[in-house]
Amino acid sequence: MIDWDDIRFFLAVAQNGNVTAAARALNVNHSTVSRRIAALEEKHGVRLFERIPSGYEMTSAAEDIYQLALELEAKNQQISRRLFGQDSRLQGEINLTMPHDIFEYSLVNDFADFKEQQPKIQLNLCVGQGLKNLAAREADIAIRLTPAPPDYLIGKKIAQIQHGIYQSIKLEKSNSIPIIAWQNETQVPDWAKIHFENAHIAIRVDDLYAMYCAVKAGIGIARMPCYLPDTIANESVKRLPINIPLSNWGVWVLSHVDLRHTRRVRCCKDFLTERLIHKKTYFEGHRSHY
Amino acid sequence: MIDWDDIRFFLAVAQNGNVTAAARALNVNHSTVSRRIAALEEKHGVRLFERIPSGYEMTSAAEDIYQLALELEAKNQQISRRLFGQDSRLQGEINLTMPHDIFEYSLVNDFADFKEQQPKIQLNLCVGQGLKNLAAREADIAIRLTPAPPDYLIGKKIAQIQHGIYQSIKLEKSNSIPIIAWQNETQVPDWAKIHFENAHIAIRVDDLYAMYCAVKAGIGIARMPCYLPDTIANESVKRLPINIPLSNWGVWVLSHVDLRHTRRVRCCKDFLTERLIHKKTYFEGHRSHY
DNA sequence: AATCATTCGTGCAATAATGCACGAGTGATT
DNA sequence: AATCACTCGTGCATTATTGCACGAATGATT
Repeated sequence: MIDWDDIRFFLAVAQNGNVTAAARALNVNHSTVSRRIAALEEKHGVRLFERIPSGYEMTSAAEDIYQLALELEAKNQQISRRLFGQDSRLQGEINLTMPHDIFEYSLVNDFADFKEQQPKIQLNLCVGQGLKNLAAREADIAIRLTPAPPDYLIGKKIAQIQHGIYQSIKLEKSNSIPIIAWQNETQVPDWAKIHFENAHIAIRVDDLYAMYCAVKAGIGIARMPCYLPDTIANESVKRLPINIPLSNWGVWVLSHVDLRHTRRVRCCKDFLTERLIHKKTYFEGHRSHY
Repeated sequence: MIDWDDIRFFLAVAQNGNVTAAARALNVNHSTVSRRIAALEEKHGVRLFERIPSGYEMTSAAEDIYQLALELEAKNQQISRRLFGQDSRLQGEINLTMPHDIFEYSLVNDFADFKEQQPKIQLNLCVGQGLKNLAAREADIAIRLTPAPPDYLIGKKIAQIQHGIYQSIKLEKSNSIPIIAWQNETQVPDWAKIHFENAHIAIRVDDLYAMYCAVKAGIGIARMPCYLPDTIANESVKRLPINIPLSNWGVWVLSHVDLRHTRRVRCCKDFLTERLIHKKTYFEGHRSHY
């Protein structure tokens, strides 16, 4: 019988296109990957990858089993979640993910409290770009800004997000208003067109806190969720008295259904939910300085 | 990430009920199984088995993932078959299964020929009781006596099986005819009731060759597929001139769909099919001695 | 009650897998 | 053409896993 774990190596190489990157993803040395793939091919008398100078390329035999390997991975993840779902200890690791600004400007101190309450729970925080896959256990609990989370994630909606248009007192008047936009906004966004006759994009950013900094530096005005500027509450950054309809995005504290009984996850999730509810007014834009 | 191979150990213990038997099934030492289960439990903080004096008993946590583990096993088997399906070498192992009497009294010499033709192909023959699971790769090619094989097995129907009623010349006349029956026949079988007024079960057997031996020894008469007594062609065992309708069972040479392109499997299967077709008249009862 | 056949856990030695460090090959850049 | 950055394979030392042999515990049989 084939070692079931071999398919994990196979998938990593197939998805990363080379042994080195696969090894990094698997957290092992590249030679281990190289040797296990070679052994797998040997054992089955099938060539799975063509060794090209730039890396490994799937053969037709590999293509043939690739889809199945993905299904296998999904099943393994499911089992992993279910097992974790049975863990009733108030100790061990929890992987958390959230937008970094929420951590840095809203929750840091709360985390200090939690650490004191539950010293045996090891929190791993991931605030990197991109959403973590909770089904793959890349994270156990997520704080997400989203209109509606997928079915397999459960949790509480803390608040509906209110946006505002913010500006620094440093910003000088001019006939064309400089806008701070998002990377994916190719032209002047709608909110600017509606409220300003003349507007142009001054800079594009890919991060909310970067946007805030740009506003504060007087580079331009921006539409931001109120919670960030209002929490920081820097006197030079003011919200303009322009009404923006309530967003349909909410702040959610989420985890996978399969983890609903995992005690430490429950504990941490409840804690986060409670603390965020205290900050509800910030998310709803009731703390703005005009 | 959990070692996917751990679930293989989990399943073996769950299905065998104790570490020792699981180890035998996995072809490893019992201490390996014991330690891997312990490590799996440790890693996930979940108790999977209760250690009772007679072995290991699944906890509710184990029950929870058992079904998923089975699905995982099925996926692994599927991948294993697909990989094997890509093997185009005329060397390596082939696992064969068939009723032992077919091997011993019909095909032995043909196997000698095959071995000569393909010395690099290693045949593993399994003639034990019970059907092997071709989906689980317990066997690659099967010769089966069956009315209709399942969809996922493909192959050729060699012949339709003809049965006859056989008797030894040694058997003495009496007013009640002694019948040799199968284990699962609780009362005198239909064929006997139809053709004989007075019949009783003299002995029950669970194997065709055993049935033949019983007939030869004069213990009674029996309904057997013609191929066995006719191939052996012992003068003391005669077929009675009683017509029995053609059975709807056939002789099939089968393998899993996924192995249809595996060269050595194809080669061996074709060989077996050809040789069995030569013996078609035996299966159809045209070689009987009355 | 004593023996026997099971089960399983554990220390120790043999075996297998892994990481590390190096060198070779390829392609892009200077 | 030379350098750099990136691939990968391989020998060797280290580490992890496994098998073996033993003893303890339980339950059945004598």
